[in-house]
Amino acid sequence: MPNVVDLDVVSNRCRSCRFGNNCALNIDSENSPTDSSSRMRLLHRGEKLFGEGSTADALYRVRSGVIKISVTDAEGREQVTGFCGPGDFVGLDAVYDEQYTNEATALDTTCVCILPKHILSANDGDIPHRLRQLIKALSQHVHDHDRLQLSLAQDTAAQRMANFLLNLSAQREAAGLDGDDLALPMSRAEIANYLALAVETVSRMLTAMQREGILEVARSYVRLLDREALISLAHTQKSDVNDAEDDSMQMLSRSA
Amino acid sequence: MPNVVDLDVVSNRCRSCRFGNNCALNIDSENSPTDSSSRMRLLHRGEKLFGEGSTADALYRVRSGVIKISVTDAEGREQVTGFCGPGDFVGLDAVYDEQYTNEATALDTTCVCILPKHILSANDGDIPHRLRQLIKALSQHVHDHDRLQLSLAQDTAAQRMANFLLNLSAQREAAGLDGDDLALPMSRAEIANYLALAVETVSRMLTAMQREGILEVARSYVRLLDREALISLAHTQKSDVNDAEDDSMQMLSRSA
DNA sequence: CGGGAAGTTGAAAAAAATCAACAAATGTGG
DNA sequence: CCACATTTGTTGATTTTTTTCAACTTCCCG
Repeated sequence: MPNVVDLDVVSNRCRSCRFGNNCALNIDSENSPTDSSSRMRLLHRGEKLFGEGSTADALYRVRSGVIKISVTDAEGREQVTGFCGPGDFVGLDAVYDEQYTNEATALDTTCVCILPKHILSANDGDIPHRLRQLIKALSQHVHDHDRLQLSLAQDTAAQRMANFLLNLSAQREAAGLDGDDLALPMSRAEIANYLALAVETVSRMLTAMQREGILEVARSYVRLLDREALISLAHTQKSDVNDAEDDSMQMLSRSA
Repeated sequence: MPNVVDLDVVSNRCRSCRFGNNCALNIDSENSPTDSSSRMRLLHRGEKLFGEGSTADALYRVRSGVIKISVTDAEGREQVTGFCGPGDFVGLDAVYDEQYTNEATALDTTCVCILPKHILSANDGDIPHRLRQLIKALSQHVHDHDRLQLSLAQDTAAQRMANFLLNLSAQREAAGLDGDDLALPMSRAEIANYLALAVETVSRMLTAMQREGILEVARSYVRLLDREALISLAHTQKSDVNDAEDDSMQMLSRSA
């Protein structure tokens, strides 16, 4: 749960805000609408502040109530990544690509202050290009982390391992290298820690995948032999009842 | 694992960089040192790029090699939060308070480009105060998320639940409310999803804590009766062999 | 009221952790 | 350069936490 930082609401009614009057984003002094409606929004239980993919033209700060933040993956799995209460910012990660990559839903009657993005700088030119890139990268990082949280929370050991390898592979390809040849410069213990698994489990998963002919493991080196199988493994949901031809993949898939 | 975004290195040798010459942070055109040593750093296996708490005056981008990012909690538990390869930024979250809240270690021979913070804006005044606050909030958010990852990866169900309640409590106190009276506006399913547990487990943990006299649960309302016990529960490590007087807390603590 | 969702509780199952022993690799010093 | 020691990784057996399944209760909301 995000902490409260020393920013404050940007409403004309900052004076009445429980967070005090020392709002760094206070725009009382500027030429802005005087009605509070354009500065605040009241949400009722279940109402969405914004949904995945909707255009992000503002940031929000919770004044009262609670907002649930969640992401949904391609398979439709939902992951709650945070509960934002009074003082917390919502939509920070949206700076990334002008679109929200997550969803914000009010859990009870909630009042949020609206911070239109354009007020962050008087005019666009005020933000140095580099800084803009930095914010984008930070925002992207938050987004990536949310996806990781979903994977760690809902994937099986085999899925996590598969995803890990596929990510490494994608990264290598992005760098213009052969995505089927992976170096694993980190120890098994580090992989295990990262994936929230025991060292032994990581070892077993690699062995099992090798047994299945999906990859060739040699200590700190892995060669992908069957990318399709690995991808399919990564998508094999917990609930997928296996009607596999052979039951040789007992270890890799949760079965019935 | 963070993706590659369309920023690029800021070295005088950008021309030789595999990421191409379209570096948004390219400062070749500016008055800057001509030696590449001040723009890059070579790390050997095991060498730290920076450690927790060290002053953050730069960002880095990995050119080659792999950097492990990890955080350590008060109990000394380490959590690997990412492996950064070519193209990934390192130290983004440090903008938060001028200090790195995590540790970056080279996993093999690694070359990083150095982006001194001061080059992000020609002069400090270029960054609007509000924008600065925004970056700080984003950065804080990343930091909080890393801590959450550690808790989810290493804490037991009981610990996660205890931490969850303590965080809610702290948040209420930060808002000037009574920290012992907690409203739980979210459903059990949402709590379970957030904590990466099954609904039934959440229910059982709450029941168990109530049985122990730690709290009083009433559907969407919880009252903390014994904060100390809750804190102690949150810190009871998996490995802590319980020499508890009574073994009434079987469910709450992993025991021997 | 009544019906459906949300929450609780118990029993059984399963994924993954832990324990334990071994094998392979790395690195050190003779 | 080889033996030895230490670390790292693998494999199997067992245990444990947590999940899953199932039944039941309570609470809302129409």
